[in-house]
Amino acid sequence: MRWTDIGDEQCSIARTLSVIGDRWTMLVLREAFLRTRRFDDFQRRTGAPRPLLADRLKRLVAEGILERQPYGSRSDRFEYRLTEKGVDLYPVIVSLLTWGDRWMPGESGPPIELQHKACGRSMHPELACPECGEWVGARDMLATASDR
Amino acid sequence: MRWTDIGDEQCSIARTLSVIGDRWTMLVLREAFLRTRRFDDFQRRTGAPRPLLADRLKRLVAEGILERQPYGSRSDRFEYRLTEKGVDLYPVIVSLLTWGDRWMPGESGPPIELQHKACGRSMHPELACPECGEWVGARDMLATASDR
DNA sequence: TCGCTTGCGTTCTGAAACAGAACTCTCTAC
DNA sequence: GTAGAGAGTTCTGTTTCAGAACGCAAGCGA
Repeated sequence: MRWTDIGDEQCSIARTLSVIGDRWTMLVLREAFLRTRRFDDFQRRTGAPRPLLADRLKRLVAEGILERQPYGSRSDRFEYRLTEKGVDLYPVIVSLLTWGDRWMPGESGPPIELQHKACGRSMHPELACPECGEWVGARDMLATASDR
Repeated sequence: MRWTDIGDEQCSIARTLSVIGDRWTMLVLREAFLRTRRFDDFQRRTGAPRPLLADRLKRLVAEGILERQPYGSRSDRFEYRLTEKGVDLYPVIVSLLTWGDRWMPGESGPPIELQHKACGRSMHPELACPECGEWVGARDMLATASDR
């Protein structure tokens, strides 16, 4: 069984995890959202072993989450940028951050701060219903799996 | 280096991943939100090997994300339920589901459906700013890491 | 009473993935 | 011509994993 073969393939959560459900991949995405773009910067900031980083970047590019683009004047230098598909992973990363800040706070306060450009406030985004606009938590929702 | 030692410990995202950043753990949480409570049901529905499932449940209990409670008349039967800390992981699981439904749709439509109890509509929750109420995406936010 | 089943794990073994250091290769700058 | 930066690849011992088998206690039916 491969690393990326997880669960039943029927579930969107399992399919998502088959692409990004790895500790280093998640940290790479964190860095991508913090505007890191180059191999060595990803390596230094995530602490991932170089062979694993190379593999994870390759996978993310293959999945269309990152784009590998030449930069500068040399033909053998590339940078990695989030695609639209990648940018759309924002809620996943933010949710991890929010939960960590709440339940596993570090000693010196949160090292990543989020500010809403429109209103200028620092905050953690929360989930709301796009239909009626109300805030929603787990208890406000009814989840139904079709296979049981 | 241990499985749960990831990154620098300085980052809330890394700390969160050190607890739940594992493919099987995430699937266990998915099931917990779908009201699965017993060992064999977790095993059957996630497909996780039994030894790994035992280990992951143990960790989640140790971290206070699940509670292990006796049920029925026998003293050696336990069920696993989300604590408040566990319930608060809802945005993480929902975000994975939402992204998967959008970018990696299955053939027969989404097998997990979310319905908002209050308004009755089926939808995927989205992120909004708790201060001003506006919807937010990655581009509406400014993320600053204090260490760079 | 004797087997059968259910539920919840643990043990065991070969296979896969990982960690960390070292190495390669190509340009550029001095 | 040599030093250094950038982007990976190779190599090797360690850890984790997958999957099947086993253990064990209680209830159940004949």
